[in-house]
Amino acid sequence: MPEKNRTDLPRRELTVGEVATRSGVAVSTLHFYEAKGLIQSMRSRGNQRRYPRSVLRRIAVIKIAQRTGIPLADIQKELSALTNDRQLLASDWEHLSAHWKADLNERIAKLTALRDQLTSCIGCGCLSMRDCPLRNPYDELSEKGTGAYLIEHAGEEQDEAAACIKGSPD
Amino acid sequence: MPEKNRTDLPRRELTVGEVATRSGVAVSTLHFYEAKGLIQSMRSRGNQRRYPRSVLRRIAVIKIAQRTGIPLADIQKELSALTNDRQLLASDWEHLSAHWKADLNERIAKLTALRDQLTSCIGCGCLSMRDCPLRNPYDELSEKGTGAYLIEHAGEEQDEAAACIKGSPD
DNA sequence: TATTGACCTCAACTTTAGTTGAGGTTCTAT
DNA sequence: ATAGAACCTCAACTAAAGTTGAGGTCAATA
Repeated sequence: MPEKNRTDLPRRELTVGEVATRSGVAVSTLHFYEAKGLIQSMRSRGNQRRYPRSVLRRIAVIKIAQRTGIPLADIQKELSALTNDRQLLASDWEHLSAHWKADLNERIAKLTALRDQLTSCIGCGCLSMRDCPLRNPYDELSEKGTGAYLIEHAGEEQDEAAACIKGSPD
Repeated sequence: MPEKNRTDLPRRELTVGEVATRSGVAVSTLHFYEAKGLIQSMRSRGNQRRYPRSVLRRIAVIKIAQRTGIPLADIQKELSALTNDRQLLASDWEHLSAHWKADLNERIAKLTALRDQLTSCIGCGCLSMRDCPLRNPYDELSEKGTGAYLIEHAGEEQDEAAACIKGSPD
């Protein structure tokens, strides 16, 4: 097994494979993150990636941010201030995590509001464009995801999509 | 303006453009939904799409489901039982919305748990693979998104990514 | 030293949810 | 009858977050 005990000094730099198994992300993902500027590497004479151990924490932070729903591009922006293999300090973490927590709270609030609307609309089902709180969400624009921008923001042209299900069938 | 008053019978079938403005989705999206089997259309002699008004409710339901985070493919599956232009009944809506609400609740619960972990970890920042609740989430596999399956589920190989930020710098 | 696992780059492919455009047809009001 | 808006199909493109594969190099161990 060529993998174990490669000049086993206590704290060497890590190879990409070591980082992969230790952080739980694929090697290809590490390449990808590097291409996106989320992590950096030094190179050995033979052009192989070498990482300081601090990269493990950086990856941990990236994965947590991702779990909260932050896109990689945004994570990159926030992390880019913390250049290169600079150790992430407690203050960095505090700053980032507080920010992401606020973000997460917002997302939770939105989903909760939606859930509550859903609850009150289950028994109704009118889905009226004019009257149903499930339609015409106030945050329609802010909730947009990939490529989901309003094309023909028809606004007032939108009519009552359907009368109440229990009422006049459409 | 050729668009207004085209043989303005009270409840004709709708053209794709009419459906677009009335439902607030782009014509191209309607084509796309049709290709994906989410909606159907009849055709005029000249091969143009014609929709029963009930399609408006169907689209409303699709958009609500999307807001809760259900992928289109899943929406399609659930909607496919409700064939063609069959009117969505109150019972259908009740069934679907209850299901989606449960789904939404689950997502909210997950995010809330994450938020709470984040809260308790902001002051700590250890991010220890062994000890930090933010690492090794129990639902790691269930939370997977596009292509995010565990490649080398390294389990016990994963080591302590980093000691506590406040403690020994890595 | 030779083998072999680990590594390298670069390009192409995947999925989701659509959008954009080219080239051509239909509809309907004038 | 005709202009022009609206419609048609099909292919290609976008974005995010990666994965996969081909073809070639490095490095550590037997």
